[in-house]
This record gives sequence, structure tokens and C-alpha cells, in this order.
Amino acid sequence: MTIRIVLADDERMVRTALRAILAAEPDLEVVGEAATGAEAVSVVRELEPDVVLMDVRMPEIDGIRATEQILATMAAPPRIVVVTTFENDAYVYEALRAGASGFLLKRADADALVQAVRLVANSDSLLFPSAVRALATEYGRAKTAPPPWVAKLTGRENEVLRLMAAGLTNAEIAGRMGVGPATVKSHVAAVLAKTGTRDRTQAVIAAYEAGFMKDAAS
Amino acid sequence: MTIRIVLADDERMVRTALRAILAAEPDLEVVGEAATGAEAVSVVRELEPDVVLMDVRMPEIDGIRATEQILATMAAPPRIVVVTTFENDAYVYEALRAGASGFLLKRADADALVQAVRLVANSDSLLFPSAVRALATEYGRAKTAPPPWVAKLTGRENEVLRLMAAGLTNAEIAGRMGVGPATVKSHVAAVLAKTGTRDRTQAVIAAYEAGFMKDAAS
DNA sequence: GAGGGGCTCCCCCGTGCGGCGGAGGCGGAT
DNA sequence: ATCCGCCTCCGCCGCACGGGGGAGCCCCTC
Repeated sequence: MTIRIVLADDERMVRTALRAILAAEPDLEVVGEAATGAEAVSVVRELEPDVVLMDVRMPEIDGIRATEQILATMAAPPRIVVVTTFENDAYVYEALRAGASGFLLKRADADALVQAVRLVANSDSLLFPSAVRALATEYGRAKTAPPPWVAKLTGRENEVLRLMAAGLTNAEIAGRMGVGPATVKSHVAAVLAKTGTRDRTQAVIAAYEAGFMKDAAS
Repeated sequence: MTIRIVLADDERMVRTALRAILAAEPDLEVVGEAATGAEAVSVVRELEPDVVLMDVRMPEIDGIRATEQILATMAAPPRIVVVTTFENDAYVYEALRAGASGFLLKRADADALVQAVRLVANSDSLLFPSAVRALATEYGRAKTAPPPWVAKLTGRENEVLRLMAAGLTNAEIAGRMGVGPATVKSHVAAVLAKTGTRDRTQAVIAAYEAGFMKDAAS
């Protein structure tokens, strides 16, 4: 019984390359292709393949959304393998959380590719069990629920909050930003209002809980 | 060229079962076994296999330590696949962080097992790239570097810090703990001293950075 | 029995902080 | 031309906070 595969990637060259590699294997068959996320969803729904090789970065609907939709709407969804160029692509975590069975890099060699496809095709409790999903979920917990107030902060307020969360006093922040202490106080007041907190400590907590500090790492 | 494998598991039955499965494949060869972590290290060092199937839970030295030692001391270390019974085993994260190339469940079927072995044997940039390692590292960051001061906090100080990090004022903390405000001030002062911070905000930051807030979740 | 650490509480003092209200300049949107 | 949002700053006020002391209590260890 051959493994039926659908390729979803916005670049034709990538699809062609993948198809060429997979065609060389007698037990693998590429039954369809898609160039956008939306197309991927409909194609997969129609063809019901065993495995989908899904690019994360695609126009209209990205690979994560497409993955979600496929898994949510199909009775017997295929295994979805996310394809990416950069191994630290943040989207990869999102994709795993969305339910992807695995991911692989575009620079992977042909041999590894076909083995990966075979592997995910007939194993659901193997290399990517829910443990990895839990890992990804844990990792991006903050990102999943980016509190509404984050977007409402102005540039200056954003800076101020970051410095607050670095443990600086208003005076220090003023010095660091090259403005007067009174200005900082204004910004702080605005931050407190927008975050719905009453003092700088609570604001800092909110910042951490919101994953606001994830970028600058520690 | 055959793939040379070493099995490390404290249960003989598991080793036998794995050996039986792998022996059926012409391209796979089990060249050695080990029943403890220490034994695994020496056996692997001597035989220089391509792949090691390593149980996480073993007497003396566990699979994580063994993995670390193997990767740290060998010039051309083998790929190490961690074997576990429970997919949410916390040790799995540790193992990935230690440098394991992947993990698989004991209830995995034979087919998946051999494919997994083949996969890790000849691919280093595929299913378990550094991204997963980064994920695991990120996940257990707090566990890896539990700042020295955490242990030095007394019971009360611990409680106080948690409440501080929940955004409470000294008065509120006093009420919550059923003591006087002056007492709370004392504890706060102690916390600031032990954490090396100058105000409650910095203390809260330290608490978050230390993963002090991981338990109560958000 | 003497010491030490943890928990409890007290005083005083200075100040960083946050609330309140106001003001001027500057840019984009209508 | 007008408005509105953002950034900049001012004064005044009250309080929570943190520093520096000290004190009594309990329990455990030495």
C-alpha cells in the first residue's frame, strides 16, 4: 500500500524538487499540490492523503492556519509535516502546537526526507507524540494569548514598560531615555492605566505574564 | 553499510524484544547491550556504534547522565535515541537537552522503531534539529539554572515573595498571611537582601527569571 | 545552658512612587 | 482649519515602601 502525499508550498521549484525526490520511491506517491494555504485545505480535504508536506510561510493562509483547519475539519486527518528553511523558525513551534506531526528542514537530504515521510505515515505514537506538542504549548503559552493591551501601548510606553520590567526606577528610566523624570511619570501612569494595574510591580508582572519579555531573553 | 546499534536498558526483556525486532532487518545490527548507565557509557565508548537506544530510567546512572557523558567524551559520538514508557516523562525533556537525537515510546510498533533508527542514523539536520533542543532548553530553563538564593529563602520568605510576585502590597500580604504589616516588612527586607535586589519590583523580576512562578502557573 | 536561626513586632526617617490636574508643541486625520 | 493622539513637562499631595535600628519568642543544635 503506497503512501499518498500532498505538497503545499508557494514556490513551484520547491514543489518540483520534493516531487522529484519522492517519485523515486516506489511506495510513495504525490497525489496533489497546493500553492496557498487555502488551496492546501481544499486539496487535502478532497484527496485525503496520508501525509502532507506543508510550508509554513505561504500567502493568504499560512501553514499553521491550514494545519489547524485540516485537523479540525477532517474525520481522518493526514499526518502533517511542516517544512521550513530555518530551524529556529518561531512558526515551527506554532505548527507543532497546531497539531503537526513533525517538521523538517528544506536543506535536509533526500534520503532523510523519504524516511521521515515513511515514518510519520505509519506511526502516531512515535517520534512526535503529544510530549512535543506539550513542549511547544508550554514554550509559547504567552504567545497564544497576547493580551489586548499590548497593542494599545504607544512606542514610548512600550519602552518605559520594558525598562520598568528591567527593574529601573523612574529616574533611571528618564536618564536612559534622555527625557525628564516628569515625562517618565506620565508614561508610567499611561502604562498602568492601559494594563489595568495599580503600581509598577503589577505592571511588570503583567508584562511577564504577557510574554512581553520573551524577546530580549534573559 | 550496516547500522551498528547498542541497547541500554535495565530490563532484559526489553533488550531482547528490541534485539529481535532489529535483527529482522538486514541493514541493522545490534553490536552490544548494557544494563546500567555506567555500563552503557563504557560499552558505547568501546564499540562506537551508530545509534544507541537508551532507556531513561536506569540504576546507578540514568539515561540522561549517560547521554551527557557519551556526548561529552567521544570524538564521534553516536546518535542517541531515548526510550521511555510515558510520553510526558519529564526526563525526556532533560534527555533532549542533554543532546539526545530523538525519543520513542516503548509501545511503538516494530515498523516505526526500525524506521526511527534508520532515520536518526543518517540525518543530523532533520527531525530533531537544534530547534527541538532549544525548545527543551527553553522549557526547563528554570530547572537548569535554579539561582542559589532560591534555596536560601525560609518558608515565610518564600510565601512573601510569591505574594509579592502576585502583585500584593505589604498590607495585603499581611492580611493574607494573618500577621502584622511590620512582620511582612521584615520578610520583604530579608527577601530583598537574599535576592540581591533593591526593591519589590526587582525582587519580582528575579522571581520570574528564576522560574519561581512556574508552579502556580498563570 | 548557651547560642543561633526563624518568626513576630516596634520605632523613626527619607523618598520613590502614583494620583490629580494642567499645559504646550507637533504631527496626522477629517 | 480643526481636532485628536502622542510626547513633553510642571506643581502638589499622600502614602506605601525600604533602611536602620531594636526587641521578645520559640525551637533546635551544640
